[in-house]
Amino acid sequence: MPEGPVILLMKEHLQKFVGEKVIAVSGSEIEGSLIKGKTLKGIKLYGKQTYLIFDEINIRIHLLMFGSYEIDKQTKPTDNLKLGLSFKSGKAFFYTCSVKLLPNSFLETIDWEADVMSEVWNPEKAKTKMKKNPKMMICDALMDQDIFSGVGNIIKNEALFRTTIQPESLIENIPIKKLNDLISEARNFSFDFYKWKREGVLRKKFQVYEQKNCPTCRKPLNKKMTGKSKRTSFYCETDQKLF
DNA sequence: CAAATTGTTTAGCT
DNA sequence: CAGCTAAACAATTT
Repeated sequence: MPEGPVILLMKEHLQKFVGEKVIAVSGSEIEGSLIKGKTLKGIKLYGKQTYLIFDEINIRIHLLMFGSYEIDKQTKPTDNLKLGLSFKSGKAFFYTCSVKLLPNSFLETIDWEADVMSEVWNPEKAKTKMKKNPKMMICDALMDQDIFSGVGNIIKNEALFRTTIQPESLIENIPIKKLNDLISEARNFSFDFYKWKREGVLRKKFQVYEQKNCPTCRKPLNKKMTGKSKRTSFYCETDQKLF
């Protein structure tokens, strides 16, 4: 269940291990000897990616579509375990995910301002990137991890509904005010998602994603594969305008 | 229970 | 070679 907000929650769950030494490493994805005995210096996020920072190197984890994690207790099958880290105060388990060791110099190549949930998120930069792709559909722009890092299909659908924009609208046709609203809502909804996920009420809060009727006009919602990425969009023909 | 899915990379084509 | 698309991969839910 890994859009940006879930990754932020994961980071908080992992925070207690910062400052501790890795006692043991399991999983065959990385060379454990390079990590064993090293101290976890910090955790950085970039969209859906998590970087566990050590001296010189870091472990990048991406949960992809079906990945998950557990803290302290392993209840899931070891078959799916890609990485396990033991610390003094507990353990971290990562399942069905992408795991890669990278040099810390790699972190300097990341555009941190593209992360919608980051404190350095730069909405103006996102706008500039979108304007460079005037023929792009807005549904594809939202899913573009170089523009809206951390946004996934749920956030895409809900942010478009909140701003009453039809997913197949072309960037060049969307009024600038609408575009500004959308950029704001991509971040706002991400934080609502985060709060609701933590409270365990996320699914109840969806207005269009996996829903049958428009909350505004009560008419049936459209469900359609949209854009180049062909990801499912849920939207209301009446209340969302095609620009 | 078949089908769908909160995602990304890569092979292979034009 | 750039640009695009289809395929591959995965586990859980409906």
